[in-house]
Amino acid sequence: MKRDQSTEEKIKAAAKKVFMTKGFDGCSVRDIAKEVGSNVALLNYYFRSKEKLFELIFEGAMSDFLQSMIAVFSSDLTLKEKVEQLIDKEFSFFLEHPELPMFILQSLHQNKTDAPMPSHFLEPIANTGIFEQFEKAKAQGEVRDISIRNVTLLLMSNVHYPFMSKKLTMQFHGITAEDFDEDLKKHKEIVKELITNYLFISNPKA
Amino acid sequence: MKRDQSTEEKIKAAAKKVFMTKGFDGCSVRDIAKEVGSNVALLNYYFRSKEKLFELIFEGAMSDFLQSMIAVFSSDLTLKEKVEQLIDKEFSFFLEHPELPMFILQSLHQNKTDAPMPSHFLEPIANTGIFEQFEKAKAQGEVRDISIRNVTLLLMSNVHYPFMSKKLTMQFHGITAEDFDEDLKKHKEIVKELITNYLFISNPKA
DNA sequence: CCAAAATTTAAACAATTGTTTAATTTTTCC
DNA sequence: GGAAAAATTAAACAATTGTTTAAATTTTGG
Repeated sequence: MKRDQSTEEKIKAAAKKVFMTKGFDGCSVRDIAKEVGSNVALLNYYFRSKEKLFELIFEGAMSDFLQSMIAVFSSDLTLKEKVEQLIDKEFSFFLEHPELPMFILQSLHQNKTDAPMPSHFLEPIANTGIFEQFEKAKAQGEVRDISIRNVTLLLMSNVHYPFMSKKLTMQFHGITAEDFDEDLKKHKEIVKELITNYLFISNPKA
Repeated sequence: MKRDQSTEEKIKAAAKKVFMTKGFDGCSVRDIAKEVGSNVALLNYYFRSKEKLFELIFEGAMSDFLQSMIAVFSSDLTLKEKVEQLIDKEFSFFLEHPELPMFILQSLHQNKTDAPMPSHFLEPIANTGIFEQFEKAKAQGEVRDISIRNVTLLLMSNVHYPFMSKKLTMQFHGITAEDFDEDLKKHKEIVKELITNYLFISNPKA
């Protein structure tokens, strides 16, 4: 019989916190149990194993990671507006979840998850029609001749990397975390202008 | 008395390979010993501990990581030429060491090294006079009004991230490693044009 | 050639790992 | 209220962790 749901949720929250900051290999199940204020047997009682628990956390993180895109893409804005909104929304989102890009890329890099990205993550994005909108804009000369894959890489580079590079950048320039956060704000506007200037042709043919 | 140097070097090479791909937490000293074809006691005989060995590998990696900049900066090219050359050189370099950006950022992110970046890494860069060259170009209206820190972040984002995102991008677009490597080549040219277009003002005042 | 030094090895160390067992407590529900 | 179910705990499990010890081997230098 079902009981207070909060224990399972508390474990998930603790696991998310610990996995996100230390990584799968960087923590023990006892670290997570301590964060919960309980013991290790309870973790396996609810989630069977460290790996299973991680899979769960990772899938949730990946979902969050891609979620912010979908809302923007499925609106009925122009392509340029969508790009600008995407950059805005992603920066806002990652300001609240700054560890997410590193967690996702690191976990994938070290094959901490074997499964390919489930289609339920990707289909919603494809279903927004964003790819068709882009191809159309390209055909009409509004947008530079560039593949959607390269556009994606451009956007991800400029949106994800700043949040992954905090420690490196702070050390590199000898600045504080506060300095860096200031830079980040400015950087959002720079990236917006940088990318829209590049992608969108100012005087379209048609 | 000194003897065949190759053992120490073989251990370092093996450690570099294993640490780079699996990370500090993701491997055991026995993984490294197996890669060497020896046993764990030998590792500690030469390097005292896993941590000490890692510090050594990390410092070497950081040195490589920053090295490619210095050669370009200390040449006597124009700023625009330097930026273009930097992007070219970094892409070439990371094509041969694609795991390096992830290794550096990941290690810093998880505080696998406590020491701040030693000045012998940073001083050579400052000594090239690149910062002064940039400020001068800015004052003369050749370059957009943007801080050097934001420029650095732009460059690093667009040069490092592509190599860190291979797995994510492959899964996201459902493409092969060969497809991705093709994209990378195209991406280098895109990044070059993207950044120079943005930074350098086409019709300088002076 | 041979002792001393340096290198390499196998084995053991205590601590920590993920997981399981079995007992105990708490909740559920008639 | 009390038996059944669910939740929680402490303890133990074997395996793996980083490190050390001590013995064996190889190299060095007179």
